[in-house]
Amino acid sequence: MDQEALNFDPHVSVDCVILGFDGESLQVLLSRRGNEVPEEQYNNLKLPGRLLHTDEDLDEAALDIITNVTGKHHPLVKQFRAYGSPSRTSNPKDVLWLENAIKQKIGRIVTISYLSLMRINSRTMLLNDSDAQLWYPVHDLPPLAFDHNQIIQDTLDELYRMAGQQPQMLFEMMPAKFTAAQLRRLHEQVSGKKIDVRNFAKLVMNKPGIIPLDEWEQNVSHRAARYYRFKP
Amino acid sequence: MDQEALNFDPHVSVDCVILGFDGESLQVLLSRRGNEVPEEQYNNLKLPGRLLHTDEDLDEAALDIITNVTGKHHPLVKQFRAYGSPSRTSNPKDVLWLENAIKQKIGRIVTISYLSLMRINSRTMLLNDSDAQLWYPVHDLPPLAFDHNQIIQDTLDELYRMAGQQPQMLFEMMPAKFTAAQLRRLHEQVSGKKIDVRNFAKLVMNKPGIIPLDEWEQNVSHRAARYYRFKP
DNA sequence: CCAAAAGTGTTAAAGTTACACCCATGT
DNA sequence: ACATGGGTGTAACTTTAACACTTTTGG
Repeated sequence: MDQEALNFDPHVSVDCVILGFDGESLQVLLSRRGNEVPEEQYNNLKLPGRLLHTDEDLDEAALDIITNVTGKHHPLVKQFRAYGSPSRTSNPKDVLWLENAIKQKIGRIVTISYLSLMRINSRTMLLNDSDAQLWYPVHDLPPLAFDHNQIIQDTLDELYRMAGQQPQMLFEMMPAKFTAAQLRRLHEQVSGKKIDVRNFAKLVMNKPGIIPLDEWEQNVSHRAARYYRFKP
Repeated sequence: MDQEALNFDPHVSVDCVILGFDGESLQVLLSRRGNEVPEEQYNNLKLPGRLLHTDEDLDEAALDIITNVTGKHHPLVKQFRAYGSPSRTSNPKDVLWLENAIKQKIGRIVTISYLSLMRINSRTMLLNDSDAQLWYPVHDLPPLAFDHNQIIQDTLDELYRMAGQQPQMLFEMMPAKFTAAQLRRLHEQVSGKKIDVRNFAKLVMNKPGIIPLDEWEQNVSHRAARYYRFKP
């Protein structure tokens, strides 16, 4: 995870649920753990995160993790929830990996989870130290380390709630150019219901800030959709 | 705080923001720290809370704290947010009290805050070990220990947001019998705006679950208000 | 009889939902 | 020509907001 293990507080960690949208479905950025231990011996995929430094605030740690993963500072980061079940670090595979990575005996770790939304592009797949990051569809995840499947599920529920109040936050996940159908698919996934095409055009696509471009889809076997961009 | 100091994790604590409503204004339950140190030397008032036990889940600790304070199990408890600024335990008065109470060297403590709503009555003012609890109006608080003023303010903002979605949660705070005006005052404080009396009568007081009683206010120098009770 | 708060309906405005047809493109 | 998804407006309904007078009680 990091070199300076002595500056870690071995009781508290920060994990980031970084969500994106590829135009089709919601994706979460997962980290493949480095290869200190043969892959067969532990669950390889986890949320990007690490132990808290002893002199570091929680938000600071979350921003640092996200900056390391994406290569740039990203503003939309919201603390979501703490997880502290005594059994959350008891899976033997996880224990093995932790002790290898941290080089000290570990008890229960309380983790603080953060939600961040970002655009999916090549820069967000940078390597971070020994771990590689990749996007995975949130509704088809393999078993992850610790309680990270649970954390992602809870965070999605939170996203659904938040987006109901502030739908404009969803633009954080949209590509620079997008079609009305892509934006609608995202709204549908987040609200959990089908959205009427005409109502969507009226209520969302007409809002100021959504700017139609003189560009259209290419090579589709139906009428080409117009591209839009978003200006906050 | 507790006898078995060795079973505490000295890095993580749980604090509970317990809110009530006295018919006039929102109140928060605060704990007066025990007298191991002369009162002049530290801030006496704090949120009810303690260090996490090593084998204890976060929700478990929160429920235990609330049960100790109120003498009964209370269902509405929601984890709200974690606080971990390295400076949050640096006030000399707080350090003095902590070291006295816990009998060991303390670094930064990450605290997980919980929100709970409950009815104000005599049973919620029980003594808990060495600390006494009392209700204080949330908008007129003295300086509290650690960052507890900040935690209360953040929690109130969360309550305002939650109650906008689920107004029925506010009944947790209402006395067994209440008048329409009392319930309206609570809604006004939580929504932050004046609520029209007639609209309120129609939209809230007519809902099923709000049961008019054959009881009226006594000895008021104006038309007496009817009492209601709530049945979930 | 005066002051103070309780109680009680209607109307306009805004927002939300339901619904159907023609258009452009590739095969 | 046909299959596929893109693009467009209107009317009913629901929700929310604005608004004023009469009632009861104690002093």
